[in-house]
Amino acid sequence: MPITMTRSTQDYLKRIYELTECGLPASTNDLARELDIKPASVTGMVQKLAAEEPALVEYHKHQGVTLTPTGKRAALEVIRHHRLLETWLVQTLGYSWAEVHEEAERLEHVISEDFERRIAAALGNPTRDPHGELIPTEDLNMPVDDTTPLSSLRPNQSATIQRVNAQDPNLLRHLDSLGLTPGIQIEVTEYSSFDNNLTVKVGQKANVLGLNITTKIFVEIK
Amino acid sequence: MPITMTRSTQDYLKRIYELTECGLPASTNDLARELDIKPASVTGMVQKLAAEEPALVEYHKHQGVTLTPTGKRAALEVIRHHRLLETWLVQTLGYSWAEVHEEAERLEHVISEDFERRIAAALGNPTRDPHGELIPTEDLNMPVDDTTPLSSLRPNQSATIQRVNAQDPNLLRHLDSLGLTPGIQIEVTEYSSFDNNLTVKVGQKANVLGLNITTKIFVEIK
DNA sequence: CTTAAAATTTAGTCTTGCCTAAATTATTTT
DNA sequence: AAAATAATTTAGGCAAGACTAAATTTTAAG
Ligand SMILES: [Mn+2]
Ligand SMILES: [Mn+2]
Ligand SMILES: [Mn+2]
Ligand SMILES: [Mn+2]
Repeated sequence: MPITMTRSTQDYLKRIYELTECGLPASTNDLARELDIKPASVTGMVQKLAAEEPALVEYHKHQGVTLTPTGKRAALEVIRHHRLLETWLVQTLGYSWAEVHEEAERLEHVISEDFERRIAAALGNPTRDPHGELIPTEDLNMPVDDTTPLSSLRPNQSATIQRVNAQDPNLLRHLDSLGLTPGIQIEVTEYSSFDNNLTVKVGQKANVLGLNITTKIFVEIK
Repeated sequence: MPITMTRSTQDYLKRIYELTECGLPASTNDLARELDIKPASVTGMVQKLAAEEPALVEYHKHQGVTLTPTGKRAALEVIRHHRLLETWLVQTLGYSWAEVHEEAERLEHVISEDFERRIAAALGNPTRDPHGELIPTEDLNMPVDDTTPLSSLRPNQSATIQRVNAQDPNLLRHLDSLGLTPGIQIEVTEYSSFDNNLTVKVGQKANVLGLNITTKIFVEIK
């Protein structure tokens, strides 16, 4: 019984990986929302992934789902494809960081391991994608991430933007226009405990950012 | 009723295009062989393509199938993707002409029109792929091909290789090793009417080529 | 502790695209 | 022209993956 790695399977495993990064199992509903598939269908698929030999996920009714080591490796394979592709589309075809996600989302399932190696080599084995997200290594390990959400900073703290965990093109274009991109230095000057807004200085300009933005930007504190 | 353009649909249309280039309808069996799908299944799919609104193919029981203008445009779209991708994989990632076909076969179905435009521009809007095959134009017209099969040449005729109509990696590697690639000058020195072998001089070397090879190489007679 | 709300699962369908086996039609041979 | 062979179509099924509606379980409220 070789494992059937369909597009669908790959998307499930990728989303489960992302949802379980926090350490908790992924719930049926969350998974359904992320995949844009009805919860009832997700239950069915998750049961199948758990019944696979070897199992790709561990599943306990009403308790959510986690990846087995096999499932995790498969997820990291797809994530590596995705992030290498994004990097490559930006570097060689002039895509903007707002546009790459959608294209990579389709390509990630069809490229060969040879293709993966070729673009990785052509790019000089990059460690981060255009959004600053870490790229799983060739032997499928995810480097440790030691960044902090911008939302947890307080006035007088300075930091460097490391990564932006967002795919929405509109949000990404907005951040681009504010200069909030990986590598940029920022300083927090104000904090409002009522709405959790942060005032963030980028170069000369100061911007007031809500939680919707500050929880998606991860920084290294200086 | 918008047309459903699945991978499967695209592969059928592409093969039908290729099989009907000679002017005759494509038979169920030929299509089944090319697609590696059982004839019974092909009949079913062809009936569906004909019932689509607007129809993608014209189909008459036991008489084979041809493309409608709509189906032809869809086929040329896929073929343009395929050939641009091949060109691009060879030029930017160092693929050999023997390796590109398989990768392009999967990518052709998932790239966006934006991606198509970007690689076409990056390559300088090429007119031929690595095998010398003509690339359909952006407005989906196939340039006219005025080449002659090498098999029809006779002793003392000289020609330039224009294109090689083959996907088999082993054959392509073989031709590569003989120096039989697009742009190369050749001269026919001998012909055997018994086995239809041609002796073809490439530079200093002479090679005796059978019909299996000479019908797949297309040349421009000098 | 009981009830209402929310989350999840089960049961039953549907579509796509393929397959096998059997029936039919077309083409060759004799 | 009949028989044999080849090509094609029909009929019936199956697996993947999705959906809706109904049942169940868990969680939150009162
Ligand atoms: Mn995907
Ligand atoms: Mn990314
Ligand atoms: Mn294909
Ligand atoms: Mn080609």
